[in-house]
Amino acid sequence: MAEKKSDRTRAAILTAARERFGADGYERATIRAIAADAAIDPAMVMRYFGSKEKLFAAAAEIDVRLPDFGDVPREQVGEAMARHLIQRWEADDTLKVLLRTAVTNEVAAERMREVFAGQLMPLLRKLSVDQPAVRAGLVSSQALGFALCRYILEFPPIVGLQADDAVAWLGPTITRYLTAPLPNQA
Amino acid sequence: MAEKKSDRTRAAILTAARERFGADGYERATIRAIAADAAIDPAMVMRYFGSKEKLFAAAAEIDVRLPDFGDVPREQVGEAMARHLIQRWEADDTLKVLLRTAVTNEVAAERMREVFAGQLMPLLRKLSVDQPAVRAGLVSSQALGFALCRYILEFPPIVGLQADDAVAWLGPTITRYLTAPLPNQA
DNA sequence: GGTAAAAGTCAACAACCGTTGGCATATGCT
DNA sequence: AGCATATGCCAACGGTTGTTGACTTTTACC
Repeated sequence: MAEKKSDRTRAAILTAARERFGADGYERATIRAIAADAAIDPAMVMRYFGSKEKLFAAAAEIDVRLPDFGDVPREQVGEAMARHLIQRWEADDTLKVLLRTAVTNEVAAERMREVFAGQLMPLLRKLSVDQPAVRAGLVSSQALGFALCRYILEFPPIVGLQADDAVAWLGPTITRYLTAPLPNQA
Repeated sequence: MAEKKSDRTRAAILTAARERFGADGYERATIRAIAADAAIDPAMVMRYFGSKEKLFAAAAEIDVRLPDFGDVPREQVGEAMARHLIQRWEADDTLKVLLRTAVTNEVAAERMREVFAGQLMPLLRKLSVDQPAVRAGLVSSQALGFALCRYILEFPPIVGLQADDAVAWLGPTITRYLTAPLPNQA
């Protein structure tokens, strides 16, 4: 019996939590509402996760799962990265949860910075570009800005963009951030 | 007596509100805290602005004040726009208020879309580019993403960027979004 | 100076929140 | 079967929030 009863409710709580956190943000997503979605008692959420903060931490556990793009030609890394990120954003709600919350919650913002420093920067190092920190920051700024406009603020022209067109627009931008010479010396 | 007493307290409330909304977001910024900052009674905030929602609407009144860039050569519009936006973001807290709130508050998100449709798109129309909607959306995605990383999430490499370097990085991206041919036909 | 209106103060309300402890029920093991 | 334990429900607590109404003080005008 690999799947205990408690595992299923635990998973149900997590699913409901991700939906609520993703739709409403940290403050407006109430434990009571999450529990109602999962069809259990609010007290159960506390028993399983200890506190709202810890529940959020569990719901925002995230792995961007960036491939290492080792076999992609240098000039197409931007496109590949853009395509991967769009797929990743649309696969589940986790990234939406994190972005929605990071804007008003310092813990979530720190988590976001960890993802940045722990997953994107190492990749750029492997691609052996110079100044990986600044370049990773610029790539993030475009990737997060696009996600913000498309999935959170829902600007109509960006929402309406086909995934392929989005990749065609964002790819060269990212590639330039990865390869262009620095604007000036230090 | 051009300056009545009530005008001063009204202004004090607005200033405190912008600070709190900008720092904490809509939900966590309490009327009591705003009133305390303005050194008045919470009930006064209600008398002056009616409700928390209306207070926010007043605090988020915004004009991006984009010049029309009529005399700027086509290839430098991106730089000029980037420079203007950075200055605008650092001039006061209004944009921070709006972005922090728009992520979790539908009213604020709609306001953001209004700024986009009412101030940025008309400018692109004047510059007579084709497909102004998509291009304006892309410019927004980069501009907002950069602001997000620099002023809200505070990614260290982006925070550390000199304004001039930021302009040098963002300018060409924006210019490309304004001038590059569309990736494909409709 | 007296008076009506504006500006400000105070206390309280109703609602909602996260969280807790006690109690019932179901489960799984021997 | 019998019992220990895990799982679940219920009611309530303490605290915070937006908001309101009555009351007092200051201001501005004749």
